[in-house]
Amino acid sequence: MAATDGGRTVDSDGTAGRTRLTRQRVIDAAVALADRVGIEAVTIRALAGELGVKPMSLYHHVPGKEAIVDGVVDVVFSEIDEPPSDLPWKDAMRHRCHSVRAVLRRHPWATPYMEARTTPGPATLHHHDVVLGCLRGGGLSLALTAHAYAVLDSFVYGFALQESALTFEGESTVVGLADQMMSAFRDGAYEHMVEFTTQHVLRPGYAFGDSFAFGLDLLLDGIEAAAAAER
Amino acid sequence: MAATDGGRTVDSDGTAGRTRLTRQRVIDAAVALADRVGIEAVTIRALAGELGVKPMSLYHHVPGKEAIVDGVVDVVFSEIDEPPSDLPWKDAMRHRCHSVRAVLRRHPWATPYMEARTTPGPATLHHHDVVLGCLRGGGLSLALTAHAYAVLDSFVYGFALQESALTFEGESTVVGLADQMMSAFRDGAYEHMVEFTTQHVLRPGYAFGDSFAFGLDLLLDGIEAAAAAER
DNA sequence: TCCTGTCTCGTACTTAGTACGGCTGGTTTG
DNA sequence: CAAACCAGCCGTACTAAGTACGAGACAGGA
Repeated sequence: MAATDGGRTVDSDGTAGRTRLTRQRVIDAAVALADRVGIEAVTIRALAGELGVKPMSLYHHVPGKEAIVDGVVDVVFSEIDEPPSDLPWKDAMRHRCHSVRAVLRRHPWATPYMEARTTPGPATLHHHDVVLGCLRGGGLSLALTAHAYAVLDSFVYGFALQESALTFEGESTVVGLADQMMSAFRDGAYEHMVEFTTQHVLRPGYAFGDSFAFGLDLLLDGIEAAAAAER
Repeated sequence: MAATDGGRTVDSDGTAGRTRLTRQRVIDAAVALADRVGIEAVTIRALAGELGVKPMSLYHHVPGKEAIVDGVVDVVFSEIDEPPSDLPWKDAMRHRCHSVRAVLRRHPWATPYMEARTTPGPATLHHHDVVLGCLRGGGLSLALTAHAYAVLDSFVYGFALQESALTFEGESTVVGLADQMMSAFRDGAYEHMVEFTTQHVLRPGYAFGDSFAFGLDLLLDGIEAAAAAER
């Protein structure tokens, strides 16, 4: 990226002055801004300010805010590692699923949008194509490929969603919950939550994220068994 | 619910005239409105109109829109069947997971909010408590209970999220995707997606939802095996 | 009857997305 | 080389939405 100072740069191609706006520059700025201030604070005005430009200028490069979100999601998809083609399908898929989770930890605000968009970009389509190729190349039938992909992505995105909820609030979530539970404690209500929280969650060594590998391997093992059974 | 005509009713208790607004009436109206017009069309003004009242009146019963969403999520949670206490934990959890999915198919707009809220209501807390009790009652350790709950909910919500994306667009999603793929087809790009779509997804008999039971049973079997191993 | 608390509403401020049309500086063309 | 053109940028302003503030209405109790 050219050195930027509120949109005023000296470009590598020698043209001094205001950097030209492009669709990609708008999208990239949106990603950076979302990482910094959260997705709900990414407004057209804030984005324009970030780019050293007035709000309406953005509309010459993107048709509207929806398109920006679509572009942002595609950027996030592009950051996900493809399943390595030199590994067996199971290891390759494990790698790509861990990569999805890593990317979504970097961009927690993106999680709810990943599966909800109806207009996938090129990086998204490419990624899906490679994943399908990985499963098919591993010898899975079309039917089992469909099951495997649906099931793995459900798990990965669902897990990431829960993790983002924890990330956004951090401490306060746990504390807030503890408050509510304690106020109900005298009634003997929520006894299992109390036990669970005090005896496990709040103990050192507990980490929600540890369940990711556990669940992922459960699914991969199950899919592998199903693949073996269909031969 | 008392017979309502834009907020003017003859109550069962005999008081004629405008039905008093209550927090619960606001929340219930929000759920009904969301079911009808989608969550993004649930505005304070629309909700007030629905209740035969002016916008600002709502603020005497709820502190703001966030609280309405919190309440709505709690209503949705209350519709989920608890794991039946007379079944073994595995069957009980299967039942409650299928129930979650059924509820979220009824309220697809709710899916992204279920795990993202940071201020759970009483129905939400109660539900979590019962689920934890089911797993603990089945003899799972605290550590395995944590894994099991995290993993099952990740899968269930992730799956529901994908299903809502399909629900909202229905046909057009598939068609739109097909368009994009076909335009790239001449380049030989997206070959696996093309195969997958034409040879499987568009064939009669394919249903995305079928993968739900597949994945759920994979996870339940895996958890059961882990439970057996820790004895 | 009057007082007080509760509910409702009218008005208006703020933030956000974006339609419309004008300005400008670089590029093309006769 | 000048005139015409045009892409990109911006000023203005409209609409939708959340909500702060304080006044009116009405019921129940003193």
